[in-house]
Amino acid sequence: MANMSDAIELFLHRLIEASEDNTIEIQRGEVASRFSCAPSQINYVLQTRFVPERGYYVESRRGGGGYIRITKASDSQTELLRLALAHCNQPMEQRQAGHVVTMLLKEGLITERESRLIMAVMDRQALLLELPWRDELRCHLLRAMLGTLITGEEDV
Amino acid sequence: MANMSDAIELFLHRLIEASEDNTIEIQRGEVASRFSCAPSQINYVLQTRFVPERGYYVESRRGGGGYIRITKASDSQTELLRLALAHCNQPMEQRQAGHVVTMLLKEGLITERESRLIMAVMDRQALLLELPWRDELRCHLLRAMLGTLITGEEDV
DNA sequence: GCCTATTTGACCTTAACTGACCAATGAACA
DNA sequence: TGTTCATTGGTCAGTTAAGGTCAAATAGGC
Repeated sequence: MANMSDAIELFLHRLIEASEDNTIEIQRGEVASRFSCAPSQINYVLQTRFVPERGYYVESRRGGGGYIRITKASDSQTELLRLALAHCNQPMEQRQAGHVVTMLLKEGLITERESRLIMAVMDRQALLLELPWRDELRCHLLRAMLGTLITGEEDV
Repeated sequence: MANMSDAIELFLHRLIEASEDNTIEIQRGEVASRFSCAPSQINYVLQTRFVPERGYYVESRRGGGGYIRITKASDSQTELLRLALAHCNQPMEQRQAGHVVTMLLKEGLITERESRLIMAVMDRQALLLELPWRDELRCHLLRAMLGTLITGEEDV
């Protein structure tokens, strides 16, 4: 194993592999001490490996009883969303965002309601900001939303 | 159950669920001793979970025969959406937005996926802006999204 | 040697929990 | 009729227990 990050990635992958529902909950400090590394190292691994583009969704909670939850999406639903995410890597106009959302809707990856929810936020009126910040925020928000969708249920 | 607060919340939810009229009366000290915690812990749970944004109303009375009464607003869906919009009248913190979304989810007005979609946009990271503009934008976007949900429903 | 990925540690934010002290209520009693 | 006092619940500051962020240092590959 070349480096620690790869080892931690492998460790987490195996945990997910062994889980019932492709979801695990870990304690950052616990994993860090298992690998004798700084806790922030765990964040680094999560940020570089367990990203939406690869089909992962990460949630966390601070404070007493805090945790980090990692969910892996099934391959079938991931591919198009990955493409969409890859496509949304720079400031976007409302029209471009609309194209992406329409595609996802037609492919059955999102519902009509979900598409309306997304487009409500893509609207130039709703975003309040002026150009060019508006297009940047739009891209940012769309990425955030697509990221959460990547691990949705099958019942879309 | 990771932490005590979640356990107490669950306990109270079940009590309310089992009640006739969505109202329960508890003794603070009694619940505290049941969970072997400080009485003020009960207040903490009430203040962080049973908030108006989530459709709960708490009254209490001190002295002999004192009590804490928790009432859950379980009106029509229209009423709950009205409640939600009423809470989105001014700049909102992420936590407040979270309360509203949690309520809508628990009441079945939105799906799990939709709640994640909304919360992705409520996230302080996603919004890019600094305070106080961030809280203003958050409110604006939440209103926009709730708005599309309302106009999209035939029975609202 | 340069560039990128990795690793670390100092400092920050949030959530949970506790205990000391405060405030209200009502019943016993002078 | 006050007055006292046990019985509740309320408040708040402080502590503990997580996870987050960021920049500097280091290591590895080309």
